[in-house]
Amino acid sequence: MDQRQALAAFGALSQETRLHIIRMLVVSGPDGMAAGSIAERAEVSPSNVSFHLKELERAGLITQQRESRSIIYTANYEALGGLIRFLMEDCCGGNAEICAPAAAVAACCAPATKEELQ
Amino acid sequence: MDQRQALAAFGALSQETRLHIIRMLVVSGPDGMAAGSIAERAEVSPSNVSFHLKELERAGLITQQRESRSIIYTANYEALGGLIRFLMEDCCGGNAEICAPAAAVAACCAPATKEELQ
DNA sequence: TCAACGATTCAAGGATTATTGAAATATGGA
DNA sequence: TCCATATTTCAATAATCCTTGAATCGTTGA
Repeated sequence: MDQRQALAAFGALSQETRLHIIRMLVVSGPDGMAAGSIAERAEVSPSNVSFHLKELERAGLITQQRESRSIIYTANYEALGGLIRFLMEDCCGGNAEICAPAAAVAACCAPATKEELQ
Repeated sequence: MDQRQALAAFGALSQETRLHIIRMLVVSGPDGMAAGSIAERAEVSPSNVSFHLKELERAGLITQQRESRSIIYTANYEALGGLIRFLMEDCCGGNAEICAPAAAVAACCAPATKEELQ
């Protein structure tokens, strides 16, 4: 994730509807969600959700794939992880004071990485 | 850090000049930098830097404090850490797949938090 | 008090982004 | 083929954001 991508990602996440969409897609995992379901649960019009989905895709945070009549959108976990990493490393310079709370979260949710601490 | 603050912070970081300013302020630490120095190093006009500094302050990412004729801006480490935490917890749901790369960074830059893993 | 310095505020403009509803596209089934 | 479904695209409008330069404000030292 370079600065260009990070700027786009921050812009994409700075809008309420889009942040809501990302959260839903993260929760729904690899199965993703159809555009219509997203629109329904986010309570926005089809054309409006399409606009925001395009924006999220342009930022690399989600991907799409047609499944019969529906278009399924899926969160790009790699990009989201990359953004967190960008924020910690490139933006905050790996500063311990800033990263500490993140490390605490990481300890809780990603036990697999404990090995990397040896 | 609640969603309202996170949205503002994402918006603040989605602009090249502002991202540049944050990086400089993180590096300069508690000493911070005067508005004039920031403008000079970011190569933008005084009024323009003032506009962006106000935006960053509104988002809670920096604080200001007058020092004689200068106004010194300082990065708010707590807010930056809070944003990373928001991204990991609230937005990404603590999903291990997403948080893994962050945990790897945390392992390198914040050894003090190792204790929290016991 | 006055001039100079460091910075902000303001108004105007240009540029980008968001919302809306109508029209167009693609797919699947009768 | 024709219709219904799922979604996108388009054009128009509204809203927000960025940039610029001139004017203003607060501080310091002569």
